[in-house]
Amino acid sequence: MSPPGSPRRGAPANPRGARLVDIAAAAGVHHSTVSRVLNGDPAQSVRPETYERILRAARQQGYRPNALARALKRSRTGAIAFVIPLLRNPIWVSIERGALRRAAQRGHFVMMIQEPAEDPRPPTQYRYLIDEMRADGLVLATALRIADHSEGLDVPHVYLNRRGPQPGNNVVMDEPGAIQLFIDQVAGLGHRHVAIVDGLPEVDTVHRRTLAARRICAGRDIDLTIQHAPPTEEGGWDATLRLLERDPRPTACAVGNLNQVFGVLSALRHAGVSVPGQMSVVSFDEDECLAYLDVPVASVSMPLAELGAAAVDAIIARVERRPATDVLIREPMVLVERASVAPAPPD
Amino acid sequence: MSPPGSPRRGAPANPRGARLVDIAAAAGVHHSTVSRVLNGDPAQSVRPETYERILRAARQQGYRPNALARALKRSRTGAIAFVIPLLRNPIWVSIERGALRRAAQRGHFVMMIQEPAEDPRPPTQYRYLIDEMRADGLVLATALRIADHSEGLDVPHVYLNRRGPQPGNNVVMDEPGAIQLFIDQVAGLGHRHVAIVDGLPEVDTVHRRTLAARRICAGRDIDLTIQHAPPTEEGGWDATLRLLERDPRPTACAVGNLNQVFGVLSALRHAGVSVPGQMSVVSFDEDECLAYLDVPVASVSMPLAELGAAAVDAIIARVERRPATDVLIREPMVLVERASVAPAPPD
DNA sequence: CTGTTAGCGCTTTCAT
DNA sequence: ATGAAAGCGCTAACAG
Repeated sequence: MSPPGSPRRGAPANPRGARLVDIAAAAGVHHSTVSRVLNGDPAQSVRPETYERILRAARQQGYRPNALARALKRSRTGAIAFVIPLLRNPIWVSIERGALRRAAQRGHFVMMIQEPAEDPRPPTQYRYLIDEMRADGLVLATALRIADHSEGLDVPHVYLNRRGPQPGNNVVMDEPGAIQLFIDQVAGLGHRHVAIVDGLPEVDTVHRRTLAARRICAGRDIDLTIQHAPPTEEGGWDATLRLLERDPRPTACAVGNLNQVFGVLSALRHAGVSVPGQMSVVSFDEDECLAYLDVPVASVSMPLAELGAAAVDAIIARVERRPATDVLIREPMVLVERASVAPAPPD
Repeated sequence: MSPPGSPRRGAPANPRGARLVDIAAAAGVHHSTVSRVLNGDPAQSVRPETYERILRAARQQGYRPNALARALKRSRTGAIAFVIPLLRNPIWVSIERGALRRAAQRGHFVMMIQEPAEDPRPPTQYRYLIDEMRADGLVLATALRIADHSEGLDVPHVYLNRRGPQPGNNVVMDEPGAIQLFIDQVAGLGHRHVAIVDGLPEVDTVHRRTLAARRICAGRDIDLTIQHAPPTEEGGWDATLRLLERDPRPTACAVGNLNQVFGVLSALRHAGVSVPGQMSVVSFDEDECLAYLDVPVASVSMPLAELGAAAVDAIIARVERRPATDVLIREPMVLVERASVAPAPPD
């Protein structure tokens, strides 16, 4: 009846797409039968002919199940909500890419809930997504410091790249390993006075990195300076100025964040400190732009896509009430060598 | 009954939060009454005492309406889906920020659907979000060229920062104005050979910019070179190398994209072309990092937050079946002056 | 002023 | 092998 070339027009005029009853009518069966067939009910026994008729009708009408109605019935939405800070930092792109791939493989729908930097909220503020049944579980990478929300969350959730108040819901990378990689490299090049410019100490990744750095340097008799600052260009600039006042002055510096890297380089340039001659620089965020800078900047490249994928696996496990366990991403990190690292200058 | 300090425990053991009937039971009324009260039904006339009891019960149980059930009944989800390319380019951060603010003001829920760059889809592929009733409307900023999907979409949607096949659903900025700003400035500084490095010509913003540039330069007797390349560091590098082969060589260059800026600067440096001595450079994406580069790079700062907000207004209008009209963002653009721009060198 | 009722589109148990 | 019926949690028209 419907003109060819207008695939969705066969259905009765529903503002939204065709419903189960529409395709049931078209196939001349009850809608519950259609449901069984379309969901591949294993206990089904349908006459092949009926089966065909149903499938054909569904395809022809471009049927898509109403996710709302299904979720209401099943009390499961099939959606997971990622709560992610809205930042310029490109690491989130890699994390999200990994998460989206994995979620698609596992038949889950991902919605990103971006948190504006000017309005950070404690993780508990996001349980409304579960209460309103917009999602089955939460992947939390909110900006707010863990200390601010130690109350615990009684909905399915995992923390991404940070640790929550209780163990079992945390998916993190091997930050100590990353620090180790950095220190091994510069120590091997003879550096004895080493610095880290990083974000605020309340941020869990920062906390773990600096803790590890202190431990490693203490065991190796390396003089370590740590400067915390906001994760922005300006923060990097300020931290660097403070760094340069130290005596003896560090000769190698790791930077926790791509935005800070720009500030660090700029401050060094203005202070007349040459890179890598007087200061080696390594970024903890890898990004293509680093290779194109004035002095190309080395980095520690972390398994970010794996992190995102693992968070998806973990939250699905939580939603399905499988036992809670922390996850440490074991994929290898890579030191991306570029011109910003050189042997320590002679004293 | 419930111990103090466990606010959500008063409700009967629902895995999800309290339902309307739960708070109806607590208040000793019918759940439809609760619905009316909580939704502030204007035609209501409820005894103040009952009113109070209901509100108290709802607050105490931390009631949140089940968005699914509500949406199913109202055939409206209150959600809008933003389909946004998953890129490192920070302009999306500003756009999303503006969109989120406006949506919150207007009581709408925003979900970001990120499109991985390696898997671009035509806009029509996203109508499933409407069919499945996950959202009421689509804000589309997909990567794919318009030509690939000229079929038209019969669900509520607007295109963000690009134009779709039909008029009426497009929310865009004044790209010709941005180009004008650039050309006015460099022409005023005596530049007669001007270049643009930009993304691929199929991208609508690029198309509009280059068209405007050609028109303006023709009218002013300015020699214009346009180089298209992928919106990456490498793309910027390649385009610049091609640019430098031109004779006479351009002395001012606009760059369409922050990632390309890094490639452009790097290529100029390697070719021994000084900035701004031999080449003035202006970015069409403003970002804080530009101020911290080797040579700080000037930019045209666009009203991105306004763009995001306007898209929210437009899609809500579409969802409410108000007439479709294209939107051109009229907020002023600003030329952010930095050291990368200087008078044209003498011939 | 408040309760009853029907139904949004779907899944699932129970009949037949 | 398939249909009937109940119900997920909510809203809205209609009673009373």
